[in-house]
Amino acid sequence: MKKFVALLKRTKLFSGVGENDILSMLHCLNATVRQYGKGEYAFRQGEYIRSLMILAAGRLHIQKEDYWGNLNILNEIRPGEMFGEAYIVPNSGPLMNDVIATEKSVVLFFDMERILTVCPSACPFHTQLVKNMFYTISDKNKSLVQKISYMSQRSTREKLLSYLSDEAKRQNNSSFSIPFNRQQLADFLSVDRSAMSNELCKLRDEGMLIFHKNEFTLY
Amino acid sequence: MKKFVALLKRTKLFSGVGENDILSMLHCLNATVRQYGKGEYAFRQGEYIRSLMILAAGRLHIQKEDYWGNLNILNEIRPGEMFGEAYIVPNSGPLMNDVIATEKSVVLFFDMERILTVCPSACPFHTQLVKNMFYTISDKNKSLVQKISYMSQRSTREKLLSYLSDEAKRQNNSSFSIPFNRQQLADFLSVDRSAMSNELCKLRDEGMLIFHKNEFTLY
DNA sequence: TCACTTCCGTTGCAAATACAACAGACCTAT
DNA sequence: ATAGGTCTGTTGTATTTGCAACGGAAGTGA
Repeated sequence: MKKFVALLKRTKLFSGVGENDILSMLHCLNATVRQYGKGEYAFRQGEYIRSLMILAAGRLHIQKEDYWGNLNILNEIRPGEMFGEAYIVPNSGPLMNDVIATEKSVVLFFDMERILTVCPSACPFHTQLVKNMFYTISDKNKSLVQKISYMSQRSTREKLLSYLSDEAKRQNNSSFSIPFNRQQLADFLSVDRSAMSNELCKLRDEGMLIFHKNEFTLY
Repeated sequence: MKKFVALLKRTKLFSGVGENDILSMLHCLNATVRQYGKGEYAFRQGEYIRSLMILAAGRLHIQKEDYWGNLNILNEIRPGEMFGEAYIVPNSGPLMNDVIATEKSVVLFFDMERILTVCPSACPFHTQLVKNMFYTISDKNKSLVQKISYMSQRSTREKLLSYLSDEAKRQNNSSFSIPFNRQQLADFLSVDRSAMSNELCKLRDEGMLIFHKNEFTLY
C-alpha cells in the first residue's frame, strides 16, 4: 500500500492530508488493490458497489450500453480520479453503468462504510475526507451538466462546436488535444461516428478548425 | 425564519436534525429569504453564487439557453430541494445556467462559507449537514446520469420510451403523471416539440401508451 | 516484410428530424 | 360572452442523420 501514498497525496480526495496520515487512513478505510487488463470490465451494470474507488494507473471508461446495443461513454476516469461515489448513499440501488478498462489499470478500493462513519480517535481527517469528497462529486456534477449541454445541441455540428470550444476554453488554448478517438468522441456526444467524421471534415473545409488525430486547432 | 423549520426538517439537507437545532443552525448559517414571481429569474448565467439555496415553496427550473436560443431544461426544483451546491467549491467559476421560477416561489439562502467551515462549539450538526449534503448531491449526480441516458438515445421515440418507462418504474405505477408540459418535456429530452408530439401520438396509435395532458399510462 | 487489425474519411440511400405554419381546444380576464 | 393568450396535435418539406459498406492509412506482431 505504501507505494500508493505519493499518488494519493495528489488526489482531490486526500488533498490536504499528510503522507503519514494517509498511510494510517488506508488501514482505517480497509484499502485493497485490483488490476484490470485492457478491455476488461471492472464492474458491470446491475452489480452492487460497496466501495469507493480511486484509479491508481491506467484509464477507465464509465459507459452504458442500452437494450439495442448503442454505446454511450458517460465519463473517462484518469489516474488519481475517484469513482463510485454516487453509490455511496445507503440503498442507492445497483450500478447503472459499465466500468471498463481501456488500458491496463490499477484500482484502489476503499470501504464506503468506513468513510462516512467517523472514528474521531483514530482519524481526525475524516471530516476533511468528506469535505474533499464533496468537492470532487460537486465537480463531477458540473462536468455532467457540461456534457448535457453538449448533447442538448440539436445538430452534430453544434454538438462538436460546443464541445470543442469548451475544451479549448478549458485548456486555455485554441490548440488542444482531446482524450477520445473518433468512435469514442461520437459515443461521448451520442452521434453517429461517420456522420460526425463527415461534419468534422466540413468544418475543416470551411476553415473553422484543423485537426490531426486527436489534436485540434480552432479558428 | 421559524416558520420554515417544519419544512426544513423534512428536507434531505436537514434530515436527522432536531427542530431546535435547525433553528439555531439557521442563525449560524446566516439564512435569508427571497421571493420570486412567476417567470422571474432567480439567477442568470454568468453570476457568481455565494450561497446554497433551498426552495421553500413554488417551482424552479434550472435551464440553459445557448447562443442560438435553444432552451434546455436541466432540472426541475421542487419545494424542499436544494440547489447551487455545485458552486460551493472554492473557485468554481460563474454559474453556467439560468434559474427561473415557473411559479411564485420562496427561496432560502444559506451562507456557503459557514456550511463547510465547522464550528464545533456552536453546531455539532455540521458533520451531519455535510453528510446530508453529500447524499443529496450524490443523488442529483445519479439523476443527471439518468437524464444523459435518455438524451443518449438516438431517436425521439427511444428518448420518450426510456424516459417514460423510467418514470413509470420510479413512481412504481404504469399510470403516472410527469411534471412537464409538452414544450418542457421536449426541452428536457432535447428534441423538437412538434416531432415529439407526433411521435407520442404514433406510440398511442400503436397501443403502447395512452395519455391525457400530463397523465400517462404505459401498456 | 507481410499479414492482420484498428482507425478514419467518404459515399449513397433510406429514414428520421427540425422547422414553419396552422387549427382547434382550453384557459383567463375583462 | 368574448377577445386574447397558451397549449397541443397535425401536416408538408427541406435538411440532417443513421447506417452500411468500402478503401486507404497507420499501427502491431510474428
